Amino acid sequence: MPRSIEFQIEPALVAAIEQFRHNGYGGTSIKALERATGLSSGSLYNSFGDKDVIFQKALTHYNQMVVEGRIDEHLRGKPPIEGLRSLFLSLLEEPDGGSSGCLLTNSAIEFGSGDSTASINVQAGFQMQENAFLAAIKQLFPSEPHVAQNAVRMLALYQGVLVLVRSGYPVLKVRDMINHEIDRLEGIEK
Amino acid sequence: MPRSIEFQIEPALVAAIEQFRHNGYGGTSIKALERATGLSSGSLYNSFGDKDVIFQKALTHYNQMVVEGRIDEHLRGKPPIEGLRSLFLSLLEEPDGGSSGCLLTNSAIEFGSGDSTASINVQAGFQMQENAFLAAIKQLFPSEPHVAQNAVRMLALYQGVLVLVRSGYPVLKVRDMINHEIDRLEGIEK
DNA sequence: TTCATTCTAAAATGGTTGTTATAGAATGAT
DNA sequence: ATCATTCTATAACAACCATTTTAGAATGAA
Repeated sequence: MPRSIEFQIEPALVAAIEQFRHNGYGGTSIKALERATGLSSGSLYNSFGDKDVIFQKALTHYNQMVVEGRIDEHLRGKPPIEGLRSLFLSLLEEPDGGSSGCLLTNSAIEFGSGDSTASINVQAGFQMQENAFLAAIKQLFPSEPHVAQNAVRMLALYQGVLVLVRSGYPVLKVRDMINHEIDRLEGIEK
Repeated sequence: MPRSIEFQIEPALVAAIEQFRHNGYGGTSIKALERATGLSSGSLYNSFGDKDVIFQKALTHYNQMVVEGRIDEHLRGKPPIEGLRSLFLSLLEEPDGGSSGCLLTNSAIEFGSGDSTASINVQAGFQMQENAFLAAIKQLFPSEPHVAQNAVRMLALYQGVLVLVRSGYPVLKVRDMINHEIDRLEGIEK
């Protein structure tokens, strides 16, 4: 029987995600991944694959854990208005104070619309977010005829907030905007 | 007297902008800039400076010509509703069919909120856009108390559209969303 | 022990990077 | 013609890149 694996896959993947989120795919070297994960390049190549594979696994894991997890946390089984509010506001809280932004948004910009594996993952992430907004709006306005357009609008607003946050735009102004936007949504509902 | 400069600065800058827009700063090599501009690296270093300087000049020129130019074209001296509509819709038309996105948006993501010269230029560009939205909203709703929040909302929506376009998200859905959003604005105005 | 496997560390590979230096031809004014 | 300058082309540079290979130590079951 072989020697058993010592390190944990998941923590290494999370560390890789942090690196890619902060420096992008092109800006992250294997050496940086060694430092971030605590693994040697040999282990990285053995248990993940080359840099591309590492990145795709990281992005996929990010979609499942962070993107979908965030939606579940704020929207699943909660009143849609306050769910949407806390969902949008949660984008403003980055634990370390820095602004690494969202790996999904950052990858959308870095890879563009090429036929790469990355853009497929990006489209999947966007689709998850759009579906979540679609469900929330349907629940909020059962008789609204323009559900689709509203969902796309929220998706664009969501991604725009992530761009502003990443760029260092004042969080205070974004927070005010979000609260005002949700208040307006609440007003229409009433 | 020295030999006079043969090439034109501006076309070279425009070619560099196209490169940076499509491949980012990190993804653009000096060799790529030589090909794009038709200049040798010697000429590039002599008349512009190193890669950083080339990029800053490109981004500054992009802010003046494209970002500010687009605002002027659609918003200056025109009815604000249709101005905003054509401004947003103009983001969907990329001449070559590809989707290089916006150099401002792409740079915001690539450089983040560091204290680099790039992020200063990015903030300046965002400020120009926010001011333009501010003016349009003031003109549209002279008695609206939440002008600032509305301007930030439009800025976020604008940047979000640019993310979606860059990622290859269906242009048709974005167009529908924009038209619906402007129609709604028109409804409030009446 | 034996042996397949999993790790680390180091070296080597072949390529690309940004930048500087060099040499030579072209230009334009004195 | 002289001379400073502006171009092109090429070479050199040191640094870094992703990846493969090597060697050696650790592990765990047969």
